[in-house]
Amino acid sequence: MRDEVDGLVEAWRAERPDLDVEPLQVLSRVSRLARHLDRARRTVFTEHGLEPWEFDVLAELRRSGPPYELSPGRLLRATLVTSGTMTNRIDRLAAAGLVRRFPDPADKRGVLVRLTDEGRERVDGALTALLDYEKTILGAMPASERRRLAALLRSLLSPLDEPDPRQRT
Amino acid sequence: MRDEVDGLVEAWRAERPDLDVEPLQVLSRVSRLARHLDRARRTVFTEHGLEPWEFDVLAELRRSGPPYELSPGRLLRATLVTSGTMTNRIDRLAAAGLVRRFPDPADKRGVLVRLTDEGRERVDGALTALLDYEKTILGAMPASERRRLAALLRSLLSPLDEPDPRQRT
DNA sequence: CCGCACTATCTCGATATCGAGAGATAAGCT
DNA sequence: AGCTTATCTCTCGATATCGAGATAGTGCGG
Repeated sequence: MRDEVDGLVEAWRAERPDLDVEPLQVLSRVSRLARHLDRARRTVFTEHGLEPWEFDVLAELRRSGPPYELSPGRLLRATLVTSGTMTNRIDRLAAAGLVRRFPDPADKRGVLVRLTDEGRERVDGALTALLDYEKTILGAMPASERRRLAALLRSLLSPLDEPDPRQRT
Repeated sequence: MRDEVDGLVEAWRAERPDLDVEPLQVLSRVSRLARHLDRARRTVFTEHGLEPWEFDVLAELRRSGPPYELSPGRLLRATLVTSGTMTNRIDRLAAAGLVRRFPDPADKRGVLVRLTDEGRERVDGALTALLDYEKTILGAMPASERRRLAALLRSLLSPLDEPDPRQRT
C-alpha cells in the first residue's frame, strides 16, 4: 500500500538528504487527509443544499441544544472566523430562513442567533449524510484500529487545544 | 487526556442519540489537527518571509530536482488550485524574484516556471524550520507509535489518493 | 454615581480564490 | 492535408474572508 506522501517523502529525501523528514510521514498525511475530507464534505453538503460554512454554523447551534440559540461571539469563537465574517454568514443564513436574529434580553449590545425549524431539519439531514460518508471512508478499518487511531490523534491534539483560545474579534 | 473532539462527540450524543457518531472520533480529529497545523505553518513560514501558498508552490519546484522547473499545469494539479489562482501566484512569485517564467521549447502554448537561486534558498530555509516545528508537535510520541500512526493514516489516505485526479482547469 | 476600559456587533475597503471563457497550439482522425 | 477535439495558459467578474475601525452598551474602581 502506497500513498502520495510516500512519494513526497522519497522526493525530499533525494533532494535534501541532510534533513530528517520523518515528521512528514505523520503530519503531511494529516493535512492531505483533511483536504480530501473538505472536498468530500462539500459534495455531501451540496446534496443537502448547504455549504460547508453553513453547516459549521448551524451545527454549532444544533449541538448547543434547545433553544438552539447562541451569540455571534460564541459562534465566531467556535468556528474560528473573524467577526466580519460571522456577521456576513448570519446575514446570509437569515436571508435563507435557516436562522433568525433576536435582541439579547440580558445585554443590549448583543443579539442571539436562533435556529429555525427549517434550519434544524437541514442540519440534521446533512449530519446524517456526513456520517454515512465518513463510515465509508473508515470502511474497512476494524473498530480496534479506529480506537487506536483516535487515541493517537487525541494525544497530538490535546496539547494544541489548550493554549491561546485566540480571540478573533 | 481530553480534547475538543471529546466534547463535540458528547454534545452530539446528547442531542442526536439516534445516530452513531463514532466516525467523528477519528475524522474530526484529523480536520482539527490540520487546522492547528495550518495556523502553525503560517507562523513558521512568516518568520522566513513566505506565505503558506508560496511555500506550496516553491516546495513543489524544489522537490522536482534540478533544474527546478515545472509547467503551471503541473503546479496547479499538485497544489489543488485552479488555473486562475496559479497564474496569479506565479505572477506574484515572479514579482518577488523567487521564480521566473520561460517559454516551453517543446510546446509553444506552454511556459515553464523555474526556481531562482533566491527562491531555492528561501524554500530550503522554510522547510528546515517547518520540520523543526513538526518535531516539537510530535515531541513526546515514541518512534514506534509514530510509525503505527503513519501506517493507520496511510490506510485511510491511499484509497482517496487514487481516484479522480480532478483537473481544475 | 461618574469615568473609563472593556466587550459585542457591525461596517467597509482590500485581497485571494474560484470558475467560466478566450486565444493559441497540439494531436488525433479520415 | 484538413478538420475536430483536447490541452495549455491567461483574463476577468463575482464572492467570501480578513482585519481595522466605528458604534453602542456594560460594569468596575474610585
